[in-house]
Amino acid sequence: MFKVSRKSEYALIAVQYLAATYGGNVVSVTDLAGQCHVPVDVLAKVLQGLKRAGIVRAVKGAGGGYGLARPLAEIRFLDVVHPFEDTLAVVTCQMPNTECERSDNCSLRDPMALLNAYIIRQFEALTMDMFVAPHQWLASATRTGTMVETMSLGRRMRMPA
Amino acid sequence: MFKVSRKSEYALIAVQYLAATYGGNVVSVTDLAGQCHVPVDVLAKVLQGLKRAGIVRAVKGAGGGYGLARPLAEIRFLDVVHPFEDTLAVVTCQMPNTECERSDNCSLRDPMALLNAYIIRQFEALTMDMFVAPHQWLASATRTGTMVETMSLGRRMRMPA
DNA sequence: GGATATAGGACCAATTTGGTCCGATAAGCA
DNA sequence: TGCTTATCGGACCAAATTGGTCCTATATCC
Repeated sequence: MFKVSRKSEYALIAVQYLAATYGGNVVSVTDLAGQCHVPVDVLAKVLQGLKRAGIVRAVKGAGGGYGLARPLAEIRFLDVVHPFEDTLAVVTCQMPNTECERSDNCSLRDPMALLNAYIIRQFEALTMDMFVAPHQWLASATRTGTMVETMSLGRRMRMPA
Repeated sequence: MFKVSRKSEYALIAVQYLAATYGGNVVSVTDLAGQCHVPVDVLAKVLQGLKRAGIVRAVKGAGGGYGLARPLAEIRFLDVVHPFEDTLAVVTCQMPNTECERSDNCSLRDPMALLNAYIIRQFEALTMDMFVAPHQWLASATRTGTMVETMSLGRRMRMPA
């Protein structure tokens, strides 16, 4: 189901490993690939994508490499993933320029759009710094209960077995 | 990105179209396929899956067909989609029986699990009856603000351009 | 027994995906 | 000025996934 592309995963890993390099020295793709256990050529493409997205900075030439363009706390999950996903739609009817045979009176389209926007909003709210010490914010999140109450619309569900 | 499989989409559509048949008569696959504009053979498979999941009931023989096994309000979004998705993991490292080279001290794994569980929880909270009159619960949801406040952990983000 | 349906396996074509390779460009350094 | 180290980015390929078709068995009604 609905898995993020592998390049996106690599991007997440790379950003994580690059965390130390914000403001400091840069790391070459070869070195980084060794640390991350990610194929070099693929990682190269991924980093190019991240650079175009303004998430990492690149230094060409000898002694060059990649480094974070800003601190982890200012990098959103969505930003990291976005360059490598061709669509942000959970269902086809939410993709741009898409018409289906039921498009006129389709009762699915609107709630789908809502669900879609909702998930994206999640991806925006999640920043990469939450990934370094997950246990802390996990604790705070479950304590405050912000994670549980969502689309349920305030009414409890009666569910069958 | 991370789209639901087409069979899942068909399942959502089918359930929606079958809404009238709960407790009432059943509809043959051929008829339903005509209404939904979905290829017959595919819809047949989809309905079989939904039947195994206990969402629809099947009546064999002449005059038979499919009908909802319970009212829309008791059918969760997740239930409809689940039979057609081979994994519920957003990233590979969340799939069962998966080991990666960084599995020992991977700082991504835990928050990923969290994000994963979170999305699934969304899919559980969303029931199919919300799809019939989306504007109503959309209004109530946005009014109460339950949809906006989520993983943000209570602190506001300082975002770059 | 014949007609109408579901049940479900086998199979195929097409797209998507993950990955490799190779040349171009740019920067540092002797 | 060359040589080396890097990013840049297009072209290309093989494998897996996907969306879809077909064919046969089984159950039920008339």
